[in-house]
Amino acid sequence: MIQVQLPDGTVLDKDDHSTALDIAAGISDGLRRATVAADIDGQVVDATRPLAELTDLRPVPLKLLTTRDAEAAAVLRHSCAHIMARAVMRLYEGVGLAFGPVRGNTFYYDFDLDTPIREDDFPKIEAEMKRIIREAEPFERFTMNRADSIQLCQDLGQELKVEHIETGLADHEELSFYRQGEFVDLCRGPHLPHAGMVRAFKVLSVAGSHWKGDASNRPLQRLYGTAFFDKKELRAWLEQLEEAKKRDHRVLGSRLKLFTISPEVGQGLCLWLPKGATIRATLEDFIRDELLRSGYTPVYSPQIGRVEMYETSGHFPYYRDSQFAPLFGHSAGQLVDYWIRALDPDDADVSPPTADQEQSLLEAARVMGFPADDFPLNGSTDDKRRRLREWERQQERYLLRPMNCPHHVQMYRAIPRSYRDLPVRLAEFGTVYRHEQSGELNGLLRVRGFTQDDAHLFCTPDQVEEEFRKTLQLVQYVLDAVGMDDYRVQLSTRDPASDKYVGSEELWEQAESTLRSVLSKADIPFTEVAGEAAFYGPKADFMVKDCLGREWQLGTVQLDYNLPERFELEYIGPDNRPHRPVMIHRAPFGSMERFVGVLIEHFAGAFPLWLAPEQIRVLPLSEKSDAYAVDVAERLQKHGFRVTADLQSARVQAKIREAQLELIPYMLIVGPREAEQNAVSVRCRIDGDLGVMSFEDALDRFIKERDARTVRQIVKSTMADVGETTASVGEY
RNA sequence: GCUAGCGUAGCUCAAUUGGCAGAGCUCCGGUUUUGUAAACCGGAGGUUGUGGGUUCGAGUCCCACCGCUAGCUCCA
Repeated sequence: MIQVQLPDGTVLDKDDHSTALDIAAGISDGLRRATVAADIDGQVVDATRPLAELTDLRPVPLKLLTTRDAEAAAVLRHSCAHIMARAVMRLYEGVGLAFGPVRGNTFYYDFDLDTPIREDDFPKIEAEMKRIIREAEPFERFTMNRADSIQLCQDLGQELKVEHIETGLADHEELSFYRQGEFVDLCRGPHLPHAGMVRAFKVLSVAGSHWKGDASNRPLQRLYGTAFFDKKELRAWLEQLEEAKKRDHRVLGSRLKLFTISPEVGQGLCLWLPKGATIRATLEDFIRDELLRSGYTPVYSPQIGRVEMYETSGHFPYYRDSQFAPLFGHSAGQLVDYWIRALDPDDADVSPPTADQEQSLLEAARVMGFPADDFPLNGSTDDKRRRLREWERQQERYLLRPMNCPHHVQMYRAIPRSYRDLPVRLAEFGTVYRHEQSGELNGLLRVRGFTQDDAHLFCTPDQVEEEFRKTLQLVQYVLDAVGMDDYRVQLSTRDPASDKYVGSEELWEQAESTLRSVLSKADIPFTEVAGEAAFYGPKADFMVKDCLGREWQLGTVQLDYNLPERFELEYIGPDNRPHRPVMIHRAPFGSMERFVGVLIEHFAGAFPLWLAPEQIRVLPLSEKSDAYAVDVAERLQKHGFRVTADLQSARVQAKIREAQLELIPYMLIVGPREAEQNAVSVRCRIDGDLGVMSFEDALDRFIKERDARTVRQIVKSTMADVGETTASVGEY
């Protein structure tokens, strides 16, 4: 006999081989049918496995997971991924299985398959899945030792699974498989009792991916899908997705005339239209005030800087491909630069030129004015590179700046610094340019030219903690000012295995532990992610989600012991000796582009009064009241409001509708009655008609609301709660 | 950059197997003089992303390029 304890405290005596499903059946038949999996001491497991083999705890702490539990939905989706894979294997020849995990409300399965799967193929895949679901076969778990597992996967022709057992699962003695009819898959589980429990599903999209997420590995096809226990839930989720898309900043940005991106200007280069620019300027004014209060000093620096400086900082060598190519004062520069890269045996992106190609390169360079006469075309690669480098070094080479820090570093260096001057806080809305991959560009959220609300703090090691704490508070303060409370703090540290970071182990450890301790002391919950650090130092990133649930980094605070080292920065200490300062990089908004993009979605375009590009619109009832409307608008404008008067020859209903669709916070309807008493009829975008009040009362109300920066959201983002299920189901 | 999809008026979309490029909104002109989410009439607006090809004939089929979207990879 085995004792089982249910969440309500009831303890049951059961047969040794009893399963969760048996227990459910013992309570009621309805519960048996609804039972999807079991939770034993926090572990989600198959409902069909004997409880005795799942835990040593007695009595067994059992929680039945039914179709109502979030963890159960994850199990459902994972099983549905298996069903989809089974359908694909029935429809296509030679399908290699990779991974098929659950991601939020969706799941995917990666296939190694030569025939491209197209959207047109979804109906036939779904039809096959339906057939499998109708068959309602059970998911049967079995385990094998390593050798047998490898043999089985080989027999099944699943090479990727063999590779995974040999590499990723090297420390597993025993491996589990799930069988569903003819379909057998290496899988950790858990799964549904049987396929018939899938009541609603949909194949969503197909995309490319790579084996184990490495772009140098073989390309795979990733099929996305979703599943629910109930058709209504599926429909509701799809509708929610459609709703969420309506707050897309790209759609609202063009409907509300906030910004545009023209291919003729260039991909990823945004054009701020007057209304978007107003929002941005308001935010800039807001943060500028805060910075002055916090002891920052504004500075300005140019958009380009010499390549040599970026070589010192490390940007140029480390991030060459994501920068725009250097600008040369000399026409031959670009060509010579390419040639040098092509001769570099370590540069995998450019293959070495053939003799013919080199001849052509030399001819072209000569035409452009390169001194080619005594060029050692038949000499060694080293000779050629030396010669080209020598020439290149004499040229003026500039980089469109990818970051502001080197410029600010030069400002720090321009003046001898004493410990008494520190911390030095240099702030600039610095525009930077990065050559992001074309597939990465996304509206305002990922662009090639953007402006950071950047600042660099230079302080003594003693001041680091205090300064770091204050910058974190600043980020929280600005997010709070716009009511953005839906963020996550990520401590981005280096990946010790990677070579893309500069500086010594000790400096990194020092920086990372400082960060960790400040975050903990400030009581800010954070998740630590290795490998996400900047190349010069770790950072605390403030992450938010867009309307589709994708996460973006906004504010960031970065700790840097490396650039001061590389640029040999100094200050004179109390001991009259030179010391090395520590740098803090920080940007509370991150970039104006991304911040405004996220903000548009956050407010669904309905900006609070202090941010709205057009704050108030005066709507005369007819032309008879035009003069009074203009008068009201002018008086509001004198108090600093962004206000217009709608003098169209239209009915007031039409004017209201238009203002409402343009998400203007306040409408003032004025007719002869109002004109007579110097009054306005106030209509609020959110609350509707507020009735007639005197001009002064209305003005007072607007001033209070604006100056308090009151934030009211019409609708809360719905995508924020879509898709966070963390149950441990999925691939090994 | 990779995989898949998409590109018709400023916007949202239509155009049968390849057979005369169309509608609503916006915009412009006029009528209307209006009380809290759409008054009425008329007009303009296009080398169907660009370039090539197949065809008697291409928005529709093929190729290349440009751009957009989702995902992947990347992200200082």
